[in-house]
Amino acid sequence: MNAPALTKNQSLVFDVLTKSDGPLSAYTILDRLRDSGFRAPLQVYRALDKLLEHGMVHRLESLNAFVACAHPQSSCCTGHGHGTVAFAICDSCGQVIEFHDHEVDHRLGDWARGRKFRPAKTTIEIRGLCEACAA
Amino acid sequence: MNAPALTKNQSLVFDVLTKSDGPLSAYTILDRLRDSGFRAPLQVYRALDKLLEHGMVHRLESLNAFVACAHPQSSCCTGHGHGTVAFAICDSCGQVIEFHDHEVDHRLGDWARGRKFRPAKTTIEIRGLCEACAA
DNA sequence: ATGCGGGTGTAATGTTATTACATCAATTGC
DNA sequence: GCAATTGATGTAATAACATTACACCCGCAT
Repeated sequence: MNAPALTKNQSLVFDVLTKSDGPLSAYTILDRLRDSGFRAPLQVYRALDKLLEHGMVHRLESLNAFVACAHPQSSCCTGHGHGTVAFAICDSCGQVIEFHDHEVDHRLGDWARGRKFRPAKTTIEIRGLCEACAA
Repeated sequence: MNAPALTKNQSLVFDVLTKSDGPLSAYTILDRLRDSGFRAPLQVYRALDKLLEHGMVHRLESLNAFVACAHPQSSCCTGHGHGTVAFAICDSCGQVIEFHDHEVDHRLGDWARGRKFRPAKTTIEIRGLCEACAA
């Protein structure tokens, strides 16, 4: 899944996320794009759906918010097998660290195989305090 | 954290969740408790907050819904260290399988230590198809 | 009896996400 | 050329999920 051409709305939404230093809610994105002509939530959600499909954006379930993928160039997001990304989210400063752990991925895969469960999408989110905020 | 005495509202909410065969949204719980005198969402959310604190109920972030803990008796939920529970959620039939994997837990703990990130709550949810539905 | 903490009841509001319907643009096949 | 199809868009309305604010009540320790 290589980077596809983005439509105008998709580009606008992706740019806002890329330029943000933290996760944004759909409605925050909407507000930031009012000047670019956005009027309704659906415009944001539609763009986000496509960006999520392409692996360019992640949804943080525990926050109901979205971030640009931190590893955009590589095979990370949708590439050769190691598809699951994990997040550490600082409850104090809002910083999000995206990472991947083969071992965890493999382990959960094993569990699924053992149960004959067919995974479609896996969410891993650690809420807590980052080094700076925990001090 | 042993089972504390529940208040009336907490018991009502817990009973509804226990009797349900799948996750329930807060508003579904509210509807089921109308006859018991519930009138407002807050009554449900307040009870859920306490039940979550006590580890008797889990929140499924990717579903905005709640389930009774599947391992109520044991040390599972809040006991000696292995605090993180994972869920496999069937997108077809809605069934939820709650499980724990020491390896995954340990691995994420290591990652956090390496980054000096202090975890407060970890969410692991696998969305997909259960054996019956995948067939 | 007074003050305090925790639980409760109610209303209003805030936040997140979807449905429904109309339009527009690019592509395909005839 | 021109329908038919497909995918993106615009707009309005509504649904679904969650919180804030305020008042009251009760048990209990001072």
